[in-house]
Amino acid sequence: MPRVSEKYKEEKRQAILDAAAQCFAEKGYNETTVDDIAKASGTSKGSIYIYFKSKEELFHLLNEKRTEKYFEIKDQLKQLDGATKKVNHLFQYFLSGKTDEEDFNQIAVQFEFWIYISKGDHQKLFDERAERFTRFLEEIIEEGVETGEFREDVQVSEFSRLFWPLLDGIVLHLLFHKSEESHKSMLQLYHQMVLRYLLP
Amino acid sequence: MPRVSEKYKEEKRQAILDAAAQCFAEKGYNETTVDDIAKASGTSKGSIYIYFKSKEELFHLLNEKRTEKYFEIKDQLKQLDGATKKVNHLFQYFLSGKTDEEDFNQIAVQFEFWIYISKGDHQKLFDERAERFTRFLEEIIEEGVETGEFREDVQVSEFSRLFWPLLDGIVLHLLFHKSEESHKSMLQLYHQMVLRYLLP
Amino acid sequence: MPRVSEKYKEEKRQAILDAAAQCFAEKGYNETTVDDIAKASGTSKGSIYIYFKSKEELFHLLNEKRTEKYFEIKDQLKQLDGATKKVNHLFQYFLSGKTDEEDFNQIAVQFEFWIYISKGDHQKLFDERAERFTRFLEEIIEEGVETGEFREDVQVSEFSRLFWPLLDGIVLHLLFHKSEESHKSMLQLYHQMVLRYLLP
Amino acid sequence: MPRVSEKYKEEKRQAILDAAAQCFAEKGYNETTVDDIAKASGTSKGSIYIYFKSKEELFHLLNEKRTEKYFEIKDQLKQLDGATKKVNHLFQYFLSGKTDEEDFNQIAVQFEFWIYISKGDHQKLFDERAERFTRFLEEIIEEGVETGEFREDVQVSEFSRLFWPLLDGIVLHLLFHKSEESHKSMLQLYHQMVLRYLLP
DNA sequence: AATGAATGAGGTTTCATTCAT
DNA sequence: CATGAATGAAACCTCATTCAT
Repeated sequence: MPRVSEKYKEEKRQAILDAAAQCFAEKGYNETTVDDIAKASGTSKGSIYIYFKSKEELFHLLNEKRTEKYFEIKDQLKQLDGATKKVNHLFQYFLSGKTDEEDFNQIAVQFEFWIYISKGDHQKLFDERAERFTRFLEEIIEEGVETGEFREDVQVSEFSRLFWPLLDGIVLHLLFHKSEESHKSMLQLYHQMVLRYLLP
Repeated sequence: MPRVSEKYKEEKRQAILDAAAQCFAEKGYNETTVDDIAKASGTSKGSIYIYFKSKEELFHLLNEKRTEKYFEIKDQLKQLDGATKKVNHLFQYFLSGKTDEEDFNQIAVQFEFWIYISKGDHQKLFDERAERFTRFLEEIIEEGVETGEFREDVQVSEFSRLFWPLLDGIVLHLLFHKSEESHKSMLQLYHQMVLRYLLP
Repeated sequence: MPRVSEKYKEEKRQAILDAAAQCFAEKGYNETTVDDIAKASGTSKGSIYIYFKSKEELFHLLNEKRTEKYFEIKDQLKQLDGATKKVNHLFQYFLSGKTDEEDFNQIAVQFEFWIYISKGDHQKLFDERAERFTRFLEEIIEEGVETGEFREDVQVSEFSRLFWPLLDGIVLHLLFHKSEESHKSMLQLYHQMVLRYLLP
Repeated sequence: MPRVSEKYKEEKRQAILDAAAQCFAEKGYNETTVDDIAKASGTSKGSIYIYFKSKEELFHLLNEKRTEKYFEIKDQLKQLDGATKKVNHLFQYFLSGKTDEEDFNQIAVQFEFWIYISKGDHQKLFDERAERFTRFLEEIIEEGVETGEFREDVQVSEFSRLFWPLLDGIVLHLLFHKSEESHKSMLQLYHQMVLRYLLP
């Protein structure tokens, strides 16, 4: 089907990506064959290689997408005033969103991807991502300290850096135990701990 | 009458396990071949199948070992009196221990294993492990609340359940960023947050 | 009534052939993909199949073209009188011509083609070609013997048959070593050997 | 069949090499699949990769073997005295030997190999081989000139360099036309031309 | 006539496991 | 018990050809 519209191509690309995410989440990266992805996306093996360079590229792209998704919230936060409100909204966001299957798949794929590339020298990739997330939070915490909403002795930088790994721990737990309920309860308690650390 | 002594066999088993841990940590489970393990352990591919059923069994056993190691500390804690002291000692333990390479390898392997078995119905495995860890901490927190060391409104059960995933998050971070220093700094701040949550 | 002129079509055909020759020469027949040819000729994969039946057909046609080119010289020789002069002119032709890249490419493709079809029953193709070349030279040598320019004991038929393989050997050498200088020096010495064999 | 004797392994290696030569000669390098070689040698595809790194390595090794074979004659020549005798013996050798199928296969494979590697920068490989062959002949021709057997004006170096390409041309012809008779007749005439060039 | 996405057979290579020695 | 050659299924990826647009 040549001379096909840009839209068609974009849809096909997306269909393959979705299928890949699904497969990776279900069977893991290594256990997933390109044939699996082809079948799941309703195309042929060959077509996948028209749209993507390799199975690994699919893995990479899926991870990038996931990371970008995290930053969607940044814009929402800008409109709020008050650091506490922002932190609260952040947790609200975490608590509300994770219901759909697709999101769940993305988490699984993301962690597997990290483990996957933790071998080999992809240090930079990790560090950049961490830095981005840290700065994102730092702005909020700094604001809170300056306005006096938060305690003066908050270790702004250290805390901003710690925040995300702790969150990752909770998400990892979700991946393993697959209990939505337990996950939300954990987020709430984590929220409480964070506030108790920040608020005077 | 066996040709070789029990002791010899046990040592060989251990050598293979160690080699497997090393290889898995370095290259990942999938990238590691049985040949790699054979070479690293100084035996032959065939011998590995005398001592172990499959490559996957090695993976399973390695993970169990790692879990056991965590509970070594339990005995140490019993001798201390005071819940705060125990919590402090726990963090002391985390801060002191993780220096050797072998330990580091085990962490890498463990996370990969979890991701690996998060597909398929190994729910029970995870849940049992979580339960065990939770109970371990619950005893300490409960004690603290009862003696009045900790605040009355501490959510004992929820906190005990949350504690480990958060710790896992920090360890996962270590796996990716490989900075001992950053790791320790995170542990210290986490320690502080925990105390601020628990102490009146 | 055709949509495009004959001339346009002929030019397009030629462009594809040229591109194919270029690609085959650079990467070899097997390593060249139809996509390569499409890109090099500035058309699409699909178009190539409008003008040619298959990738293999391009290979065949290219070889035929090369053979034809060899016979261009025949007309030039007719105008000369004296067998020695003709032989000398032949060598002059070889010595002068092979400078352009395209010619070089054609040689490479030609040899690869021969090897390629030396499997399978294309005996006839070879034999016909050889016969044609042999006869071409035979006429000259015969003339020389008859006029007394050449020795009487020259084995006309055998020599005419041998002449071309020897020349092929030199050209093959050029293909491998790619030294224009060495190639010319060889041609000159071969010329000398030929004359010493033919002249009294 | 482990702990297998060195002899067994050597035989197996050789069997695979022979099978590969056979297949390459029959169908060409590209048309030959590893499965073909496996079947022809009576093993499995996997086994081939125990003994050889890749299909291409088989190709390389086969070519090296062929080159070595050429130099077997060197020792025979040493025992003869007189440059003319040596040259004659050389041609005797060419005329006598090429009867068996295996030899024929080797020729086919060798030419295909050369074409194959003429793309890519394997210049050195060619040059080294040419140098070796040239020097081999140079010694003989030099001797002849010094003893006065050969003409004084023989261009020793140029001739020695030219000799082999011309021979290659004849062998190439054999590959295409597969006529033993025609091949021998060509060798004889070439012999004559060589002598007429060398002898006073 | 022109395009280039689609196809799927087929290529090379890897590797967990077995088993004869 | 120890070995490592043998196996063959299966993985990823390529590409000549077709055909809907």
